[in-house]
Amino acid sequence: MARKTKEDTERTYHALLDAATALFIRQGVARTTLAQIAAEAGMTRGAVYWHFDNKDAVIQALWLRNADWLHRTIDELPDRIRPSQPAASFRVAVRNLVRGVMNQPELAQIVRIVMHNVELTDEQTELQRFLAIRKEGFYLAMEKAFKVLRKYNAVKATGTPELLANCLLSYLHGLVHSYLSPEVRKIDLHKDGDAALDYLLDSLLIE
Amino acid sequence: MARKTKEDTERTYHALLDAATALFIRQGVARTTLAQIAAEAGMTRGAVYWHFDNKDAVIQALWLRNADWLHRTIDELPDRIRPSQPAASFRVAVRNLVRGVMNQPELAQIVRIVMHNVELTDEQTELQRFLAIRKEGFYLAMEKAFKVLRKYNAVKATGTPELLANCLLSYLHGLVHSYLSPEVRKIDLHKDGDAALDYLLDSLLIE
DNA sequence: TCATTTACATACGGCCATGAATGTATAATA
DNA sequence: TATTATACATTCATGGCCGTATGTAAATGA
Repeated sequence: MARKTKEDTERTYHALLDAATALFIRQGVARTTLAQIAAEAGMTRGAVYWHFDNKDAVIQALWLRNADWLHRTIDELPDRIRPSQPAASFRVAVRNLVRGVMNQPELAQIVRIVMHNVELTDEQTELQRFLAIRKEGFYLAMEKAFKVLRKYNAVKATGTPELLANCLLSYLHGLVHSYLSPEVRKIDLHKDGDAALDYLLDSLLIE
Repeated sequence: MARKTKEDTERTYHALLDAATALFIRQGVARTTLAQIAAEAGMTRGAVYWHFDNKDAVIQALWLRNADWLHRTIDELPDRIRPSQPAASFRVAVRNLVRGVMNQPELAQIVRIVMHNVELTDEQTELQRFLAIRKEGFYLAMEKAFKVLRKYNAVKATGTPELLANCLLSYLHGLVHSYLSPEVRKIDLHKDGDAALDYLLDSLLIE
């Protein structure tokens, strides 16, 4: 095959990731073959194996390509808390977090794939370890946020920052999981996202 | 092979399901083969194919065998609301729901498998349709519960019963998802379950 | 007691996915 | 401009898993 220019190569790389995304969402990870990914992108398996080691590496690459904003935004969460209005500013930051997932289709897709199409098992695969490390960052940032909030006396609820972080992250997980699910009965976060978040945050925060 | 007595057959049936459960949790559904399930139960693939059509049918059978209590308990949720103390009685019922998942290992295992090891895709498989139908029952029961609560003026939050049901179910999903996950950073519902539930219920209910 | 059904074990065929090996035309590079 | 590295396509070998077909011994039922 003819060698491509660097830009062509990059186009191929992204086309493969886009093709994988569509197939993963349509028919799942397990039922998607590398040949299908290649074909969907107008390539052959040779291209896939050139850019990625295996199927899990495709998912890793997808996360690295599309989830950057999510990591940055969650990491910045503690810094977004204003001493003047800690609870209100944190509430806004959390809302923005959810809105970001809704309004950035590529982010929403990889989040959906990781939530709905990657198995969690006792014997961890390399992909699971990769994702677990990233998720650990979410917990740490959220825990730190609640420590900051408590410092500003903005926390109404009793309970350690670790527990509060766990609860809020679980709620966020559940809401986004439902919103991104292919099922009929799911939350419309566009309409009800803010109200849904307030239900929990009202109990956790003061003001 | 020698024919077994009816009791032996039933033992084999359950042994296969138990073996499948262990393997699904250990190494995931996709990476588990029917031969492995058979071997784990001390059988061969012949036994598996005698009792089940395929791998997805094993999961269906697991749900039917172990999730009965869950369905009954959620279906009864609206009836557990006492007119005298609607909010408090509902709170107790939800707590019992979570406790049931924690204290019944077989139930916890199938819930974990369905949450962590069954893919959700746009093109639904028969298993997905099977599970979607059951989940629909959860939504209906929870929605009805909030309608009853509202009738008794026990709902503090604005929002339709459908939204409130969605929020509570999302929260429950998130909490149980975390609790049953193999990850390091997870909620200990034994210790913090009641408090975690109260965080949301305090905003939703009066009293 | 005998025919039949049951509950598997075993054997078979076939396909398909994987991963590596190889081929190759063309950018990049010196 | 000659060389080399690149970006794939193609081919190959292998294995593994599935579904089915067949074998079979014992339990069941009449």
